[in-house]
Amino acid sequence: MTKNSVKNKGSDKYDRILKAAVKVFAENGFHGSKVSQIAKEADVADGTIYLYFKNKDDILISLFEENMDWIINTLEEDLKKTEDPVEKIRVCIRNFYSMAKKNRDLASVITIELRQSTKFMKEYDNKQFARYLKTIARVIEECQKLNIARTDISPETIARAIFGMLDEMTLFTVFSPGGQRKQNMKQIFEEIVEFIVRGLTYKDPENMPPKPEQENTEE
Amino acid sequence: MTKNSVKNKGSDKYDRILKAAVKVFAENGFHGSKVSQIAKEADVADGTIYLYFKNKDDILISLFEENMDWIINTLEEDLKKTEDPVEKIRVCIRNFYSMAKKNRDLASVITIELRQSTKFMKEYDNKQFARYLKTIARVIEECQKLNIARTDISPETIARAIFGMLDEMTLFTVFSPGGQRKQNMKQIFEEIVEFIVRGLTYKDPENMPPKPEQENTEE
Amino acid sequence: MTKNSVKNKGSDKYDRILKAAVKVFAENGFHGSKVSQIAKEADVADGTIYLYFKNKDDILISLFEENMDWIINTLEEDLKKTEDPVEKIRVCIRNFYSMAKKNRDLASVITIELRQSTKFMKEYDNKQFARYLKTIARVIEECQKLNIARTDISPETIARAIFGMLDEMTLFTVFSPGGQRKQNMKQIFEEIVEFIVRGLTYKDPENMPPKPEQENTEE
Amino acid sequence: MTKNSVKNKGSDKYDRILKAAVKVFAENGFHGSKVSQIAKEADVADGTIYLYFKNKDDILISLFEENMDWIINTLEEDLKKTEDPVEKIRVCIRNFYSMAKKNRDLASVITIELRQSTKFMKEYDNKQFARYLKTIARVIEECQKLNIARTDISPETIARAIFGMLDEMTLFTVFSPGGQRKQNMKQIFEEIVEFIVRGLTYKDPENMPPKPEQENTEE
DNA sequence: TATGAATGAGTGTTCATTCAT
DNA sequence: TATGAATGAACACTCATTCAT
Repeated sequence: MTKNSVKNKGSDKYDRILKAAVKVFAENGFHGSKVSQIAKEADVADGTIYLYFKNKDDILISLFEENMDWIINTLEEDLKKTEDPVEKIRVCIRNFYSMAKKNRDLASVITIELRQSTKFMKEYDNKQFARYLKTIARVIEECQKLNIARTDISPETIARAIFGMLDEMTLFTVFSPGGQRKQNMKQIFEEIVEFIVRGLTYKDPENMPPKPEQENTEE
Repeated sequence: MTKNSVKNKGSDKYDRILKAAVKVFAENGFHGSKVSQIAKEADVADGTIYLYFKNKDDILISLFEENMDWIINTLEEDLKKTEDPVEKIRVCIRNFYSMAKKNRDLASVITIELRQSTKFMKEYDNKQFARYLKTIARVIEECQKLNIARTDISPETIARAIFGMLDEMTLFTVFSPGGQRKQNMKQIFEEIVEFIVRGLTYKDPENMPPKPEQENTEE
Repeated sequence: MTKNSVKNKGSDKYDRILKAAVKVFAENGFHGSKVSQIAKEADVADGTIYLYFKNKDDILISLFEENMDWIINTLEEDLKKTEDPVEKIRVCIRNFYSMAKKNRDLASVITIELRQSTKFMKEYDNKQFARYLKTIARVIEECQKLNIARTDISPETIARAIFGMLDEMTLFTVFSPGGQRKQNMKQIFEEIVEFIVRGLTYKDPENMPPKPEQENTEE
Repeated sequence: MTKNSVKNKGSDKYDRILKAAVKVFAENGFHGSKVSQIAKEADVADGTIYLYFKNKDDILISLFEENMDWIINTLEEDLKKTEDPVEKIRVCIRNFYSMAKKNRDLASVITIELRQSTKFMKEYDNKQFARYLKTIARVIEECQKLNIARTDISPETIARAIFGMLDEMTLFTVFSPGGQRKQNMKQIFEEIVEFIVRGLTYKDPENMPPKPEQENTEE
């Protein structure tokens, strides 16, 4: 992102290949994709790919690292825009939704392919993903410190649980077979926002969901 | 010899192959597994597998169908044991945990491989999974009808969100690289139980988490 | 044909398998046919076939031997019915046509599969086929001895050439893709009859083609 | 390097593979031949074959098309060399013999394998073969128009019958088990030439067989 | 750097044949 | 004799990767 000095990161072809890979992987899955397809989509020769990536696995890893970098940066930018700790929780979720909506192929790859390969779970350490979770965990932690959020769950566990929900909701909304639910994707994520916030926070008036009168109907 | 001794679902070899497949898939992933490995593990000839399954995909699908059937049945049994609607939510979660703990290989395959293959997400309708979600959704719905749970989220969305969490927590606890967290797996799931219950229910005293004084000790 | 004492030749199942094989081979070719298909068609178990035949090749060989036996016997019967040496040539050809018409599957197998397998041309001596050719050759030889037929070609060569024509005409008429020519199959064979007879014999008035006046109409 | 150097019909490897295939198919038959054998014979890698041919069937089809093209062209060249219509018939036969003699492997493949595969008889239209027959038929037709040949058989039927004879004679002479007859192959074909010519033509003095005194006894 | 023809190891699947019953 | 489940050798084809240009 910054230097683009290291060998060929940031080069035109490097980016084109990665972009092509996102598309091809999203369409066919990692194992269903051929390196030659990616080459064709990127409009480079097959062999050229091996000038920029060690092997097919490396394309997926790089794709993931590069994009997680961007996702995390975006999330951190968004988090700076508000001071409200609870609102920050909402920001995390909406940011994920926003990313998934803008770039379905990318969401698809991260959601589906990431989990798959044994390589990823065993050999590849996946520090970027840890960093992403840490960012969310810090938001939770802040709430806990301010006595706004429950402290009986570790922030890491919550962060992971939230990611699990978002991940699944993305599958649910973005990749539902008939695509029928795509229209209410935003609404579903908003529902999830409140589900999570409520699960986490105390019942301070300020953390109440938008329509307090609804809550008055509670028994 | 008798009825379902040959070429049947209940056949000895059918079961052995499926059991072997769970193990081999869990270890190597679907694409990393060779049919001959499964045959060897099941102690049958390669060709024998094709007497019981159409192809490699069919092994995975059958494995999934057979086990989901068992999982759903177990869950429904467990749900009958309590009348308390909120407790039923807890039962859903603990049941999942229980299954994952007892059969890590199976949990691994369901959690990791299910999501992967294009076949599964696009061609394979996966009615069993829908049935599983429906069972959870019905529990939520019951809570909503009794005015115990929030009605501003659809039961289906919640069921899916819960599944996402459980799925991710399983990866988190069962397959964490160092396996360091395995000991507190139960504890983590219990934390998730309360997170979910709290996110769903109204703050009635009776629905309060078991030890309210704990909350006073926080921070 | 006579004894049916030898082990199992002539047994019900032996015949059923052979009959089934003719049908299955005709439909799918030798290599395209599965032993299990033949078993099914013959309504016996796969393993039963190996009680009557050494292997798949042996089915084809037996099929050929048995049927050639019948074909040759029929031909010899037919030849006895006439004294006229030239008419005997016609009988050979019409007999072939008759067989092909009555039993297209058999004709198909003899015509197509016989030629194919290296096994047949190299290892399998094919004495029956030699006997069939010999029968025809003897007819030619007789004509030559009576000074009716040209003597500048060996009877064996002529027999083989005639068989080649008949074989090809069978393919032409019986298995022509659209099957369009099936109706004039008889006519085509009659044309061939005269072509052959004329090629062989001296132009005695009695061997002239049926309608000499037709020739006058030629330009 | 230049135009048709790579992945083209005229490419070095394309030709080598086809040449190798002729040899391997001739030796083992289509079904008895392994793609890897062809690759080895052509001195290319197994995979290379699939850069030039769609599959194993395609090798056989291509082999046939390419060579029929050459055979037909050669035949047409030869036919131009004479004006005599009857001599043209002889040219057709001698051309076939010549080809079979020069390239026994090719003759073997065309003669034996062509007939075999269901693919060839049913799916593969085989326009080249039709073109070959048509060329012969046109020669016959010309004779008929000039009132030299009998008109009571269609040129197509005759062409096919001639092909059948030549095909069978090739098997007879080129592939006879002991190979004993190879020496008189030429003689046998010459005998066939006269058999055919005589079967077709009228008794013009110029078309008389070698021994005129015999012919004087005719009619 | 860039190319893309060439490579060849690797594997799902078939099916003739066997053999315990 | 008869069965048909079990066997396992065999093979066409794919595709990630390389390397001469």
